[in-house]
This record gives sequence, structure tokens and C-alpha cells, in this order.
Amino acid sequence: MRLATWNINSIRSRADRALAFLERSGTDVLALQETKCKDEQFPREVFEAAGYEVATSGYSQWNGVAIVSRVGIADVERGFVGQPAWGEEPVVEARALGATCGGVRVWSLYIPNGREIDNPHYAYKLEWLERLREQAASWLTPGPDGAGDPSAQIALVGDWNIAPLDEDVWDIEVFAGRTHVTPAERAAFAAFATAGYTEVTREHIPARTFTYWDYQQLRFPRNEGMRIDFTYASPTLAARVTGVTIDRNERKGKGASDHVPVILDLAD
DNA sequence: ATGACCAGCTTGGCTGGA
Repeated sequence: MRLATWNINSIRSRADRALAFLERSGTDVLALQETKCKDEQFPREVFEAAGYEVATSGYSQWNGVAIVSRVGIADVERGFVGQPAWGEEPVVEARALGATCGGVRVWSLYIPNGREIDNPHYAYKLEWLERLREQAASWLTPGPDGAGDPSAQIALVGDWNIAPLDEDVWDIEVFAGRTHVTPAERAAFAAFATAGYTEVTREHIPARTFTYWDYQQLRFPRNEGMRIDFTYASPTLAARVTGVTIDRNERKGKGASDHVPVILDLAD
């Protein structure tokens, strides 16, 4: 099975690119982030006409996550238990969508950006990651009610908005005092390993291979990017990963997202 | 060359992105 994740930065602007990517890459399950539309605005017919099923979570023009699958979509969950809210009138944003596709519990995740370190959005980001990690740990932990399953196949995929290593940004000095590289964010990211998950893209992808390049200042042609799109896999799923590809070509040309797809190959 | 921000909404100047 082939499982991919992609922050598409507006599905309505790039539905054609997404479908072309699916067919070119032979991807079975595609987790999308920043779809930037409400559920009723999602161009699901583009995918359904090509034989895919679609699950969406979108409440406004911001955020938005979706899963597109040709191996089934079952038990769709919009948001996770305990997911923090944001805003003056607190709202649980469309940043997490779970569905079971081809036997894998896939979570399409768009972790909050954090904005600046002294912005309340940064505390929200850290809280969001902690609550997600607690839930993710529970999914692998058997309880008296049989809530968790240590052998579950779970993929936590998406735009984590964290660069875990200095080499995950083109110039660490540019990021001094900014979000995405702080010890607190990196600790929140690493805690998923303590919870029993393995980040499975690292070992397959060379250092300084990026997944995001800002639209401004020739960042892509200069290869001044960031690596912030990752996949944490449960033990049984991690054991199935045979390869990982970052589709750098998808950043080229007019109308590209600022992120590119990250593709996992899973043994049958 | 891979090229000099982009998306959405309030349609024109904001917000959010990282």
C-alpha cells in the first residue's frame, strides 16, 4: 500500500494537481492538510469520479484536513478526544481527521503554527501536541475497557510545523528566537516516540531534504527550505515501511503548493 | 533551470502562513 501526506494549501486551487499526483504516484491513501474550505466546498467529485472516497473536516477558510482513499474509508473521526480549542470564542479547529483505510488508522494532522514564541498561539501549539500525544499513547495502551491495542496499525501523518533537527532548516541561524525549532517544540515532537511511535521517514531520506519552501525570496530555486512534514507510525505499521519518497518535483512550476507530498510504501 | 509570495474573503486590504 502507498500512503502519502501533503499540505496542499487550498484544495480548491489544486484539486487537479492532487488528482494528477494520485494517479502518477499510484497512491492509495492521501492525507491532505490546509484544504482551506468548508466540507460542502470540497471538490470531492473530482476524486470520486476517479474511484476514490473522500472524508473531510473543514469549518471555515482556515485549516481544513481531508483523507482521499481507494482502499476504503471507515470510522471517520473529526478531531481527537481532548483536542484544544482556539480563539476568543474557543473553537476546536479542523486540524485532525482520523479514518481507517486499508486496515490502517490514518490521522491527517495540521499542527498549529505557533506564530511567534510570545504569541498565545505558541502555547496553543504545545498544548495541542501534548493532548494529541496523550490520545495517541492511549490508542496503543490496553485498558480495562479494551480501549487501546498495542498491535494497532496507526499512522500520524501531516504538517507538524516543527523542524526536529537543526539540519531540517536551511540555515538554523535564521530561525534563532523563532518557532519551529525551539527546545519545547522539539521535546513535544520527540514525546511521540516515548508514547510508542516511530518517526519512519527520517531513516529513508537524506539530510537536508526539505518538504517546504516559502513562496518568497526564491526559496525553492535556492533550496532554502524546511523539513516539517513527518509520519509517526505505531510499531506494527513501522515494521511495514519499505521506503519513503519526497516528491520534490511537485514544488515546481506555476500553481504549486509550498509543501510537497511525502510518500510511504508499506509492505502487504 | 526549479525563478523573484499565495490563498480566501470583506474584492482590496486585511489575516494567516513559517
